[in-house]
Amino acid sequence: MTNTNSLLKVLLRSPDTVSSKYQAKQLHAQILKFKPSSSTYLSTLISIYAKFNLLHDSLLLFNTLHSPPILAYKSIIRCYAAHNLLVQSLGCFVQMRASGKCPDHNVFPSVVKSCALLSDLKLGESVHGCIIRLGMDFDLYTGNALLNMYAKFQSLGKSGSQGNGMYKMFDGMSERMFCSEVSGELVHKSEKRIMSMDQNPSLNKARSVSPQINGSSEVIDRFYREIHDSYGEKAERSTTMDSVRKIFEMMPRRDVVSWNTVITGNAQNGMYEEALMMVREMGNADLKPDSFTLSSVLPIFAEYVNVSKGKEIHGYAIRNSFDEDVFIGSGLIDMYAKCSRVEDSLRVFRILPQRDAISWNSIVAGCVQNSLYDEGLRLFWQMVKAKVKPKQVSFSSILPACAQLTKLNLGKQLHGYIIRAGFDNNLFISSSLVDMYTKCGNVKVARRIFDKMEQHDMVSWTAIIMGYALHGHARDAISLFEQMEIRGVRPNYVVFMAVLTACSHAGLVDEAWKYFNSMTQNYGIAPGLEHVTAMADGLGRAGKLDEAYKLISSLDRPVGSVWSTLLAACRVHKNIELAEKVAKEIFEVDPENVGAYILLSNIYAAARRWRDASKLRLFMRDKGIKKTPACSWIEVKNKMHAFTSGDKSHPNYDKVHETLKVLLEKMEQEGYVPDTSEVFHDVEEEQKKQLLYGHSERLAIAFGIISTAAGTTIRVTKNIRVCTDCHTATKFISKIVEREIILRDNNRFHHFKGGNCSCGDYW
DNA sequence: GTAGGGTTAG
Repeated sequence: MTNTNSLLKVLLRSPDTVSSKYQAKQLHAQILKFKPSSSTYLSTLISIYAKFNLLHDSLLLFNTLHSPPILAYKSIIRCYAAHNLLVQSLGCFVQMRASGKCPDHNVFPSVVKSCALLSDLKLGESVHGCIIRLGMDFDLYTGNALLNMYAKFQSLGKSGSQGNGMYKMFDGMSERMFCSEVSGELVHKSEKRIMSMDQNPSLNKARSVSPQINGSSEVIDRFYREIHDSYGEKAERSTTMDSVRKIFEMMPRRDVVSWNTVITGNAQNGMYEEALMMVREMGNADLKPDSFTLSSVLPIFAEYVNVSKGKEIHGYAIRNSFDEDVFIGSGLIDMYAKCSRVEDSLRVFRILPQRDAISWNSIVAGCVQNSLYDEGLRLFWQMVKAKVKPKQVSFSSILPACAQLTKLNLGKQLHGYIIRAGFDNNLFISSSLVDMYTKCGNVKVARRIFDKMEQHDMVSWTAIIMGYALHGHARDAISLFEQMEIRGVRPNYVVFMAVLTACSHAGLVDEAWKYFNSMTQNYGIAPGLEHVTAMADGLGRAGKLDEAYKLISSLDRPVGSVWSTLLAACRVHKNIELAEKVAKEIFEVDPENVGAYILLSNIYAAARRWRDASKLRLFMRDKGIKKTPACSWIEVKNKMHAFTSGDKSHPNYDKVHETLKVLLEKMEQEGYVPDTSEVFHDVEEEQKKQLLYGHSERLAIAFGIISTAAGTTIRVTKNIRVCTDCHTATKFISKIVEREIILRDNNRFHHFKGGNCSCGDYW
């Protein structure tokens, strides 16, 4: 019995030797047997339970103590925080203060962290006050926690009751003097804020833990008013990062964590140069950047699109064996992707020894951002297969891939998952859904999602306005744009592209000019290439070719793509003279512009100038300039079927061919006359018809007709603009087969129904 | 006590 008793003492004197939950329980039994009333023993046991994160056991024991010693409180506070029960953790801290116990330095890091995680600036400042009064601000760990807290508040855009951190509050004022003002009171005034839980509804929950705690909110309010009145003016001029800097400078000792915390704070608040300067300064302080430093710095080079600096970091990481770190891995993947070096992202991803949800998301997002949609989708499924649960970000990364590839079925499946997971109130995801549904041809559903959203930001407005624009619903787009202005949302660069696109697709030239001018006049946004392109497009379609020419010429350095818009208009309005002039401009800045060669040769062909057309073709062949092959695709039963013009490789080709033959007969009965004017080849009429007949969009539509149930909508996507004859043909087809056919080309949507197209033949 | 991934764009 004596032996057991002394063993007990040894164990309790060196609690670190207790190495398992089982041993802790054994120890518990021994205490109950020999020293049931020793609060010292019991609180040591609580600390052991807390060390193993056994919150329940610690609490049961804690509640048996009448006056828990400080060690018991500290253990519970830390254990709550470890379980992310921040309010409870803070509640326990309040209870400890109320019981008159003086906290020691190792409680504060977790208390400060809880304030940071709760984004409760007022509470954090109060805790800071308490720390200063107790002289704990010289503790390294506490100081680091404070740095982190204020840096987080800064990135949340929080400015406190004083407009800045606690140090500012004490700035220029003798700390001692301030404390003596409140001497004689049991606790410092600012601490009363912590004790008064009336103002913080989340803290009221903590009452269940500490029911005996109460405080007067009136006193606290007065306290804050006083502080605010005397320091408010100064406060407005400074930021929370100033407090971070100040704390940092006042720390008697700084370690890598201190440096990293401030560097990260600067990096996340857009103060890139300060962050980079501090990395250099770190060396002077004899501290080497570690994996934390690097992963805070990598996003800066991603933002700066500076791949050579990013590579330097990569090299440093390899030399110091940080390259296998998951954080560095995802940072590198993201950096390379943002620098358009997605191949390097993939390489980094492939050799990562460990992958977590974020590494997966980084690579998926990286692929999608660099237009590798299929690869992005493949990796997304691989991630799911690897049993990594998709998070909210995963969906906002992958939905644009569905949108681009017109994968409506997949998009719907993901939408279902999003709803089940309760992610549908996420602003990023909702905007992606709006975009995905419009790009897959379903504006109505997109609008329903948009209307259901609790709040709209610039991106969601842009997504829906652009959606209407692409479907030719200019009036809806404009009305939404006006609603947005009324709601006080300031239009930006992108949304003007959307509204100008809407006007141009519907031929609303006057409205287009109105918005174009209002950009500079009302919002101070200089029109960019994209806006001029949209304007020129609208003017060109409306036949105002000279006006468009003048507008483009007014640009400093018009690029090929702006001129191409006008060249397309020249084709529609059969203006060869201007077309040649425009083409010359294009070839001067962009001699390899494939689209321009094709357009010009089509223009020559339409004018039956075969010699000029073939001269261009020969020139292209000599130069090795290849035409982008036309391709159309359709999703049937979750599978994509792609067709190129004249393509006979599809397993159902015979049936497709047969269907087209039957359709052609019916179409001709209805009055369809093939428009062969744009077939550039100098061949016989009959052969031209054959060429038209094999156009990729027709193959895809025919396949849609035979492989889907009668009456269902057919959705086809084409990589380049739909040709004039196919447009006419599809109108006939929609009437004959009594189907709605939605054709998306690289420019806009066409909804064919009952022999008509939503674009009103204006495109 | 410190770190990484997201939406709109002819």
